[in-house]
Amino acid sequence: MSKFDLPRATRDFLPGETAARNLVRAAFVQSAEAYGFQEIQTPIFEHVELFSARSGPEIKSSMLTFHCDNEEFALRPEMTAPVCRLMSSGLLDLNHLPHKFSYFGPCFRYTRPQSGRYREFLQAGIECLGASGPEVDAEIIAASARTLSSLGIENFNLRIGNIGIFRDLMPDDFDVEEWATVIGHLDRLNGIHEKCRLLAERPDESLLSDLRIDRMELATLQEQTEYTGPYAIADASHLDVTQYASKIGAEAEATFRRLWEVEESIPAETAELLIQISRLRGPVQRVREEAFSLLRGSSSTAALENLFAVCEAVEMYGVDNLNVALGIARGFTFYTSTVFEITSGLADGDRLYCGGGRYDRLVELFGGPPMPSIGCAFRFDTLVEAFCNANAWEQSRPHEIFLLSETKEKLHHAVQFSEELRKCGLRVGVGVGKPTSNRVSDLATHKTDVLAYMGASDSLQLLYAEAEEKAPLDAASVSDRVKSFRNR
RNA sequence: GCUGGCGUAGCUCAGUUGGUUAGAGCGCUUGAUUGUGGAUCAAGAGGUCCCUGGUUCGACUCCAGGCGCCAGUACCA
Repeated sequence: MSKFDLPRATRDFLPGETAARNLVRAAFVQSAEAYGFQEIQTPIFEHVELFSARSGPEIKSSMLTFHCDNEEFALRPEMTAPVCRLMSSGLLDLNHLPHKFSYFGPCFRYTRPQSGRYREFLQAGIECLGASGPEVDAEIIAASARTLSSLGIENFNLRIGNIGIFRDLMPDDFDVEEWATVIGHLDRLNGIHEKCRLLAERPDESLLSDLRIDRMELATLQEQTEYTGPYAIADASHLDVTQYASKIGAEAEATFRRLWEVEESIPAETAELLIQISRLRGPVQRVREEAFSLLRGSSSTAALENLFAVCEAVEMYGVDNLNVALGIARGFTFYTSTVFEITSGLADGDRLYCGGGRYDRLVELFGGPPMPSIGCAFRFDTLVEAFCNANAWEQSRPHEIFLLSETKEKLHHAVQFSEELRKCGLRVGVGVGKPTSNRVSDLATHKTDVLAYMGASDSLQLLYAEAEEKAPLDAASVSDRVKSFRNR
C-alpha cells in the first residue's frame, strides 16, 4: 500500500507494456519514414495562447497549465498547433514545399477519466504541409493504412469522405459557429447510422443501450423544435429490438432535418440534400454513381470529383477495404475537404485507429503563410491493443544469459566475463549461488533465457529449458550458443 | 457536470440476514526434498475490512456524509 497515489487518469506502464508500446512506436516511425515523413519534436509545454488561438480562451480549463515568472504555460493538449507554429516560425525553408513531418509524443488534457481516456496520452501523427491535390491526400491515407499493416493489423476499414461537399451546400453567410453546430449534427447522424448498421449485422447489448440513449436525446431535440410527424419519438416510445436498427436512423434524419430548418435556417431542400448525402456509403464504384446523380448541378460537384480522385489515387497503392462514406464529418470545423477514418471493422466494434483530413487554412490561423495541408493522428493506445491482439506478443526476460558464480570470491571472474558478453550484444545478469536452490530455478524461470554456472573449472555450464551443455569461457562462442538457443 | 457499480492481506476476490479469534487462491519468508524452466512437503509473516460521524449492548456488515477507483453519458481544440 503506497503512501502516494497516481494522479487521476494517469498510468504506469510495466516492462512488458512498455516494450509493446515501443515496438508500435518504432513501426509507426519507420512506416512514416518509408513515405518520406521525417520525425520532428516540439516542446512538451508552450504558451497558453498557442492552444487557445484556435479554440478560444475557455479551452484553458481543459488544459494542464502552470505559471512561471509571470508567464502562463500549458502542457500541450495536441500536436497540430505546435506543428503549425513551427511552420510559421521562420525555421523552415518555405521555398521547397511540401514539408512532410511525423510526430510522436505525450499530450495532456485535463478531462474527466473515462475508459480509454487519460490525462496523459501519446499522440502520433503525420502531416504534409504546403501541398494539395488528390495524390497528396492519397499518400497520407496510404501511409496510414500501411502503418497498420506493418503492425500486423490487417482487418481494418478505411472510409474516405469530403467535408467540402456539405460545406459548399451551405448558405454564403453561414458563420463558423453555425457550421460547427451542423458539423456536430452530421457527426452525430453518421454515428447513429453507423451503430444501426452494426446492430443490423450483429445484435449487441451495449450498442443497443447506446442507441437507446441516442434516441432519448433525439426525443429531447424533437421536443425543442416542436417536431410533429411520422417519426415523432413520443408517439412510438417503445420499439422492440428488431425495430431499433431500422427505425432510429429515420427518426434521427427527421430530427436533424427539422433542427436545421428551425434553428439554422437551412432551406428545406438543402436539409434534405444533407440527409441524402450522409446516407451514401459503400464501395467506390457504387457510391460514385449515386453521389453524382444526387448532386448533379449542385455547388458540391467539385468537392465530389475531388473525393473520387482521392479514392482512385489511394487504390493505386493497392490499399484494400476502401469505402466511401460521405457522412463523415469528424466533428472539427478546421477540416476543409478530404476527411478519412480507419477503424477496426465490425468484429472488434469498429474502434477508431486513425483519423484525419485536409485543413487548408489552419497554418494561416496560426500566423503562418497560406499553406494547404493534410494530416492525421493515430489513437496510440488502441493501436497498441490491436497490435498485442494481432501478434503472439510475449514479454522477453530481462537477461538472455545469467552468470552464476559459485562463490563470492570468484564473482569478479563472472563480472569480467559478463562485460565481454555484453560487448557481443547480449543482455547479461550476474549473481552468486549454486544452480540447485529454489531461488536459482526461480531466477531461471523469470529472469533469464539461459542460466550459466561458473563452477570450479574454467568452463561454463549452460542450463537451458530442457538441456544442458559445457561451453568454453569464450565470449564469442557463448554468445553464438545463446543466440542460437533464442532463435530456435 | 450527470448516472450507476465498487472499496476486505502484496495481487485477485469470497464472506458476514449485525455477534467471540477475519477467509481462500496466488505471491512472499524460512526450512526440507528433487540437479534443472518449477514442482512437492512443512512451517511462518502479513489486515485501521477506505475515512468520518450516526443507530446499536455490540458495526467490517445497517444509515448519512466524505474520499478514492471503475464503467456509462455530456464534453473532447
